[in-house]
Amino acid sequence: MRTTEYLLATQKESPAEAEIISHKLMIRAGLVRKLASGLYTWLPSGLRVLNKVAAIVRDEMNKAGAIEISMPVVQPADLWQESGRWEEYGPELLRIKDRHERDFVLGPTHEEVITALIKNEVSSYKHLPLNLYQIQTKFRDEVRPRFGIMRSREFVMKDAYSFHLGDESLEQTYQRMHQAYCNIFERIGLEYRPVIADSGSIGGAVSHEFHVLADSGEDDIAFSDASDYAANVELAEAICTDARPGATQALEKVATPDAKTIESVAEQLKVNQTKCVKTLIVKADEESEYDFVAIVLRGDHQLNDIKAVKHPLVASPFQMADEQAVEKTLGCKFGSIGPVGLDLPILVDRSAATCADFICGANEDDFHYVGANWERDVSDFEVVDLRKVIAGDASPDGKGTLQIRKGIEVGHIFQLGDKYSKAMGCGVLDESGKHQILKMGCYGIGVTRIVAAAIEQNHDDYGIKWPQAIAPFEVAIIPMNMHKSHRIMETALKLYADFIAENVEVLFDDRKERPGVMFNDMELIGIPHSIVIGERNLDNNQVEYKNRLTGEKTLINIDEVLAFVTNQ
RNA sequence: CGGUGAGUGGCGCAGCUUGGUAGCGCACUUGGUUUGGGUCCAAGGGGUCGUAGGUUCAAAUCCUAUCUCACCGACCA
Repeated sequence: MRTTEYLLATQKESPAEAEIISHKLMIRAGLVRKLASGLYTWLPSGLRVLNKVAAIVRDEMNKAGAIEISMPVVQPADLWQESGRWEEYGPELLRIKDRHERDFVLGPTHEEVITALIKNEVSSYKHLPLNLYQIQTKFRDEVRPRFGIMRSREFVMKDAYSFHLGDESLEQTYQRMHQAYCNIFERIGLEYRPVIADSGSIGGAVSHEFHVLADSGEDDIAFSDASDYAANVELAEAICTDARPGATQALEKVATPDAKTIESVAEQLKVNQTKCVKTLIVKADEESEYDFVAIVLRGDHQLNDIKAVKHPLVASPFQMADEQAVEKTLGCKFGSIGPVGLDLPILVDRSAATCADFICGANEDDFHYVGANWERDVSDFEVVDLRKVIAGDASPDGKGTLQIRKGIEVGHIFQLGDKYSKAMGCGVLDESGKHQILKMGCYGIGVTRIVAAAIEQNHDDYGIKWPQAIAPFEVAIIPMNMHKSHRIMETALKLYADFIAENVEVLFDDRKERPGVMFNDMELIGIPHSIVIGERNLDNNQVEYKNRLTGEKTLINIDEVLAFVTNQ
């Protein structure tokens, strides 16, 4: 490809709204352009990358025994009514009407369509298991599209759905997909982690997310420094094996004027925050006889509301209590609440439960207790895992300690069970001629998101540093002053022809531009290899090779260029 | 949905308080200059000032409504 016949579309400045580096670079490098909120046009360079990612995904899916199909973007509403998601899904599901006033949706995912398909097409256990996938555009009407392609409304996703007669078969395919996903991210060349995930509202027992590690990620991932254990922080178990020391102090009420936070309490009493516990009041489940539930955490720990909401006493969805309502019931403000003498169900985090001689609110404004102890001063409470894990915690699998990194979710696999197949009556006849509802798995990869995630993980001050496997071009030819020098033009044209003949994806910068402009553009776009042709080196029958990833520069003989680059 | 802010040429912005010829940088076109890291000089082209209504002799500027977008939060997986 010649730059003069191409839509390079690089820019010096990025739009003001671009927040994260991948968004800025995707605009500047001419990969995408925004059409409207959350909607992007893919320019030639961007599409090349996207297609490469898709090709790797497709290849690994095929190898793992999945079969490609393509389903419609527009889906009839009655399928969604059948599965119950017409009501469940909420405003993220874009609903449209056709000319006959019939309801349709723009597909955010395809469980309904595929389940309806299999229900009609497969009627015998002999045809199972089956794993079908597509790489296709999805639409989710996100509340707040942001970070460019990272969270857009329209995006490309690979979604696979597997069907099984029993859990064992489902488990096998699930493991196979897990491995295929690892292969995909290895091949693309990204630092990633499969993490144990919350299966959320979709239900089902087992679920893993695949995260690309990058500081701009929206999720916190906890992983062991000594084993394969990795989990979303929302889910990572906080274990606490410490035994609680015996009480040595008497309970004593002290004045703590205006101390409304753990920091100020710790400061006023000149103790470490770990000596304090904090008591949070949350709304109780409607079935409960209480309005509120008290949650006690060690002073330096944070509540994990995903864990809390799983407790039967806690209202779902999770809601913090209103301070005025609490003051009315308990007679003091948030900052002075404590478990001692508290007439509410008390859930104590495992770590807080091992505190002795601790400090807590006295349920009286501007007063705290010191020397409080479980059992002796608070008799009725339940110990639960409630806090967010922090770096340095012991790994739940008993090996090593946890580290926390930010991750970008690029894949998610679920064992769905029979949620959709049951709702839609999708089953087959088994060996004994009995109708059986199928088990399903579903496996998603955000293809467009991978492009952004790859940039988040691979860039420098000059621009994108594509992993070789997904770079828009493999090599750039950068001639110096070609339009004034016959020798240079001849060399450039010859190299260009050689690369094309060898099927090397080459971008030949034949613009009448200054060298600096070309260097900057090629580095911005992130082409892994460059060949710089200049008069100086041509005298020795040489050109300069530059590696975008390592920054390495070497002089090589013209005759060896092709072999040199293809060997890299 | 709540809070905050912004809509002026393709991109980034000034002008608005105090109404009076729409401006700057980048990009683009032409000529010259320069040529191993975003040269310099000169001359050009391009804008219903988000939209609608109002006030006024006169509105980018003041008033009202409305739309869109962004950021923070909530929500969502």
